[in-house]
Amino acid sequence: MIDLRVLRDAPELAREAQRRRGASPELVDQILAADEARRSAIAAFEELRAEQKALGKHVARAQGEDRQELLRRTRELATQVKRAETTQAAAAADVNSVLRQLPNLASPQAPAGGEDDYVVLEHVGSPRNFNAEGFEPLDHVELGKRLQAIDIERGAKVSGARFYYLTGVGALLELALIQLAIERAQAAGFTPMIPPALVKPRAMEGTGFLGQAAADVYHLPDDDLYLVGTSEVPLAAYHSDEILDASSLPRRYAAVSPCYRREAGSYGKDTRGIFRVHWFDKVEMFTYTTVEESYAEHERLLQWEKDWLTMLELPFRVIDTAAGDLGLSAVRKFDCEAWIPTQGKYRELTSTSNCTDFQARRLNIRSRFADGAKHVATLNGTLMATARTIVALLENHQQADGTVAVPEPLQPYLHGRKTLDPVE
RNA sequence: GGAGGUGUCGCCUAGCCCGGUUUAUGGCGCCCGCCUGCUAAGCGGGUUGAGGGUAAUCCCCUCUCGCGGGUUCAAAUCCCGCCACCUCCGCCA
Repeated sequence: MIDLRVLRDAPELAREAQRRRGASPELVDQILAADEARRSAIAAFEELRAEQKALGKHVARAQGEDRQELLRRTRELATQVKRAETTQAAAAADVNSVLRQLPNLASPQAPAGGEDDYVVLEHVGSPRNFNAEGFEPLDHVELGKRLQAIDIERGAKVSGARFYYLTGVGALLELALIQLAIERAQAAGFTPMIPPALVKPRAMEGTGFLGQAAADVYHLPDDDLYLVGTSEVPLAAYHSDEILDASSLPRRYAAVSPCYRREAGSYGKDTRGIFRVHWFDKVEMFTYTTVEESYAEHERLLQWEKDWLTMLELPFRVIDTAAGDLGLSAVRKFDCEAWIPTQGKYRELTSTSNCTDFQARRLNIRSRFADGAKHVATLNGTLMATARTIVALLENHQQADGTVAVPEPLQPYLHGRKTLDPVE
């Protein structure tokens, strides 16, 4: 949610941000008109209410005929006050409903345009040349079968398309990755968390996932609960309606949680394997800080993501996502895309967004500073999303003899195993 | 799932039975000042948040006692619904 005062003071800034996203600048003017109506409704109500309160005090003291006369006046006033209050509440709800549709103001640094208008910031490492090594790389589905690490057929049998079982060494690999990721995060100052994966509408709405992304969210109508697509949701809502001690900022949390995504609208895409699935587990970084500090924190989150992929010896590139591809809450987003040999492409493994005070405004999260209470900034970043990380690891580290090399930092978490071996 | 209890401005707390001088009391903490060899103590003042009038850190007004309704001229206070927590019972990994 954007500060109404910002919109009033600099509407052109907001219109421009909308254009960069390829979204409607007229929405800004709709909001301003609704705000105008709201303010005049408030003024009308408050004037009547003040009069009512003043007369009410006289009633308390008045006697006899004076009292009867006053009561006649106040009774009439009461119906007027009630009506004005209803009008005012409706006007406020109007503003709220249009204001909530407005996404965060895309950063001027974010490239304008849509999904394909990203800017590549850098490459780290380089893809292996399997030809030169004299063998054809297998994809993760085949590797997963040979290692008996991934069972896709039975995933589909039990739960349907885009589900899978991690089995044997595959299950151990996920646990090892989670363990390593959490330890790295803790070393970087993050508090480890295991949050609930089911949340109330407020948390979903507050993080911006019930807007354009609503179709991708699982909902349990009997209980009016949502399955989270990322632990960003319970981590952001964690401090909702709180005033955080300024000296406690930045607060950094790293959560491990399952993530559920309907993948609506991605029907033909990535149907093979476990690259795009309805459920996966993830270690997510989340920071509460000041808006001023958020830009530097965003760079730090990106750096931790890069360090992680580098540690796993995965070749990757970093892109600066275009404004039109930002989530509702974000002003800027960086993705780390790892090289997937059998796809011959870089694919998103991690993503970090700066939401400035957009989510904090919706979730009412503030901090007290010298110049008063202000909304904090929230940022999120993937540290490790299991399914995709496993895809990248298997494919990039496979060897001619059919084994998969385990990156050294991960070995202690796999009982010292240096390779994952095919099961005969 | 059932019964009972609790929910007040950072924390604790008074007020609720019996609606109106409540501008929600007091303490702790915090901030400013005074006093003071230093520290502590003491003294005085300030301290919920949001919104509107305003360009405004002055001032005025409205809202805010878990949330939402209702009754009333008037609701922290009375009534209804909901939520959370606590105690007990039931069920359960």
